[in-house]
Amino acid sequence: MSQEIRKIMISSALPYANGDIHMGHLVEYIQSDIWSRFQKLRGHQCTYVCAADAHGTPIMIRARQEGCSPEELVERVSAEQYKDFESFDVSFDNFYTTHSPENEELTCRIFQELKKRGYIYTKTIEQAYDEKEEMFLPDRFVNGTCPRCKAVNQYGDACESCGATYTPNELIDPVSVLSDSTPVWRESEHYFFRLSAFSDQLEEWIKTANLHQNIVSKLKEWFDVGLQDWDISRDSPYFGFTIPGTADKYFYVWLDAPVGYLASFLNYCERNSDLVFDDYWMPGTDTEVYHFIGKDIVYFHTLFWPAVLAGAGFRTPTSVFAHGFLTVNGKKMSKSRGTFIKARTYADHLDPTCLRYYYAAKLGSSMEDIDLNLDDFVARVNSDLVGKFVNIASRCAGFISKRFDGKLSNELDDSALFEKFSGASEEIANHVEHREYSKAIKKIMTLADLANRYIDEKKPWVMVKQENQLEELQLVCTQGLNMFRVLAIYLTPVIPTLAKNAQALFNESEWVWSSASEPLLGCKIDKFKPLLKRVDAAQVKTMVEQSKEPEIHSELAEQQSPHISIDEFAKIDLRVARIEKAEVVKGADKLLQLTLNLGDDQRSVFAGIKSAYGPTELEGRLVVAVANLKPRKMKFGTSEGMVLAAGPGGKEIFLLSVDSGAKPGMKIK
RNA sequence: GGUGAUGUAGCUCAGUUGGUCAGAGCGGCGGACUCAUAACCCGCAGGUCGGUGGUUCAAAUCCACCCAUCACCA
Repeated sequence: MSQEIRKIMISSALPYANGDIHMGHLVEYIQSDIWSRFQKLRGHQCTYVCAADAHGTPIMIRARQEGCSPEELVERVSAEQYKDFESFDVSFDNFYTTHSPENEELTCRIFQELKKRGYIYTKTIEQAYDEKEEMFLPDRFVNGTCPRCKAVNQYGDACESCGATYTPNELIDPVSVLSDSTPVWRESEHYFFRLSAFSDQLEEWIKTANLHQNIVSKLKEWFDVGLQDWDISRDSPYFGFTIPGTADKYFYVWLDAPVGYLASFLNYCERNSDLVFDDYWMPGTDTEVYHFIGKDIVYFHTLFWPAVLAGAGFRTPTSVFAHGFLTVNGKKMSKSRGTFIKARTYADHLDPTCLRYYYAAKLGSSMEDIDLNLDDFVARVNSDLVGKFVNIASRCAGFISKRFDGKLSNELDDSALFEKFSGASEEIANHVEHREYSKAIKKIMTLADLANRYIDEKKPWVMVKQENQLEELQLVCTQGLNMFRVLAIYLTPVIPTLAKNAQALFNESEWVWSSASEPLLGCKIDKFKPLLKRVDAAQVKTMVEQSKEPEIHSELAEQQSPHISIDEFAKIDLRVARIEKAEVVKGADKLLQLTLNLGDDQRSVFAGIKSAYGPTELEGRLVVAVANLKPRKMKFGTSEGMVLAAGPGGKEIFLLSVDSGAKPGMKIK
C-alpha cells in the first residue's frame, strides 16, 4: 500500500422514514458498508454518510394517520432504522436527517444559485386537487380505471395491468385515496429546473463517471427521447422546506433528498476538523465522491443530481454505483409468503454476519437482481463460513493450545504456500475495489479449500501421537492458523464482527489490509472459541413463519416473541378494575388520570389514552389492569399500575373491556 | 405499449473479442479419515446452455422471432 491516501466520500440512498428496514434495503447498506470498511482498512480516508429521508406527502399523511407530527414520526422511525443498521454492522460515519438546518441552508443555497444562473423558471400547471382534504394530490394518491385497458383501481400515473402511462386526469372515474372523493383539477404555479440545458454537460459527465454499461444504455434511452425539465415544487400542505420568496410553495422531496448527502457530510465536517466540506464538494478537487443506489433511482442520481450540482457551482459525483433488487426464493418479496422479511425479524432469529457474507458472495458490480434463496443461504453459509473458513482455525488452534501452551512456532512450515495466500492480496483488493465481491469471495474460498487440503495432507492428528514429530506439528498448525489469519483479514470488511473475534484469537489489536502480507510467528494465541454458529434451517423457517400474514399480525407476533413460560405469565397480576374517576391531567397532552377500583383496593393510574377517549365516557367502565406493575413516579404524580389497550396510537387506541358480571378485583388468568 | 435486462447441471452461479466452454461451488452417490461446529479429504455429474429459425467451416457466445421473469417510462 505505497500509494497515496485517497480521500473518499460515499453515501447510501437515504431510507424513507416511514417504514421498517427490510432485507431488500440491506443489500445496499451492506454493499456500501463493505466498501467503506475496505477503503478504511486499505488506509484511505473514507467517510460514509447517510440520513433519514424525512420529507414528502407520504410521511405527512402517515403522521396525520398516527396522530403525531411529521417530525415525531420521522424521529421515531429513523431511530428504529438506525438501530437496524447497527445490528447489521452497518457503520455510518454520520447518519443525519434531511429535516435539518444544514439541509435547508444547502437546499436554499443551491436553489438560489440555480435561479441566479437562469436555471429556474415558473409555469402554471394543472393538478388533481382533493377539495375535502384541501390539498393537491400526487399521482400515486389518485386511483381510477385505466383509460386504455379499463383495469380498475389503478394508480394515477401508470396501469399495472397493461403498463400504460398517463396523467391522473386521463383516468376514468378518478378517486382520491385520501378521502374517496372525486378530485377536481386546479391550477397552480410550479417551479421548474431547466434540466434540458444540461444535455451536453451530462453526456460529458457520463463519460468521465465511468458508469456501468447498463446505466449508460439506460441513459442513452433518456437522451434519445430528450431531457424534460423537472418540476421541483409542491403546494401546501406539504412536509418540506419552503421555497425562498414564497409563502406556500415547498421544495419537492426529491430535490432536497440528495442534498441530504451534502448536509450529512457538512454536519460531520462541523464535528471533525480534519474534514473540509469544500475539499469534497467544490469543483477542481482530487477527492472522490460515490453514491451507492438502487437501480430504481438511477434517473435521479445520474441526470437531475449531477445537473443540479453543476448548475449550482458544486462538483459532480465521481461515479454512481447502482445495484439490483433483492428477490427471496426467486420471487418478489411477499408478505403472504413470508418472504417480506424485516431486518428486525431476521436479527431476532439469525446472525447478521451470515447475511453479510451471503450478500457479498452474490454481489457484483452490475444492476442485476440478486436472489436470497433461503435453502441456499443455509447451505452456503454453513459450508463456506463454518465448514471451510472457521474450520481452518478450529482444527489447528486446539493443538497449539494443548501441546504448545498457545505458542506459535517461529517459522512457517511452508512459506511458498503462505505466499499464495498473502500474494492474493491485490487480486482480492482489486475485486472489492470494483465491487466484484462475489469474485473476491470465490477467491478467498478457493484459498480456504487449499488450506483444508494442506491440513489433511499433513495430518496433525497423526503427528500429535509421535513424540518426534511435535516440532513439525507446531509448524503445521502455525501454518494453518496463519492461512486462516490472512483470509480473516481479507474478510474483515465483509464480516467485521467475526473478524474482530478472530483478531482477538491472535491477540492482535489492529488489522489493516497489509497485515496479511506477513505471517504471525512466535506469539501466543488465545484459547479458540467457536467463531460462528451454523445456521439452523429451523430458525429460518420460524423467521419466515413470523413474517407471514398481514402486517398487523406480524407485528403482533414480533411483540409476542420470544416465548415465555406459563410461570412467567403468572407473574403478571391482571385484575378486573372499574374506572371510578377519569380526569384530565393539567399540562399533559396524552394522559388521563384514572382512579381504579380493584375490589378492596383503590389505585391511581396515569394512562396515555387521551387522544382516543374523553374522561366522561370512561367513568364506570370495567377494564383490565396490571395490578402488580412497579409504581412509577411521573411528573404529575405516581402511577400505580396500568390499564390494557390495543392499537397503534393516536385515535386508534382501544381499551380492553370485560363482560358484564365480572366484579372489580377479580384475578384474570 | 415502448425501452432495457435476465433465462447455463437439483440449488447458487462462472463462461473475456464465436473454435478443448459445456464449467465451479453446494446438494446427491461411493470411498477415506477422525484434528475440527458429522466439519475436512478423494472419486463420480452427460445438463438439447429458455424455444424456434438463421449467419458461419464452427455458436451458450452473432442475427430474427417467440416464451418466461424483472426493471424503467421523469
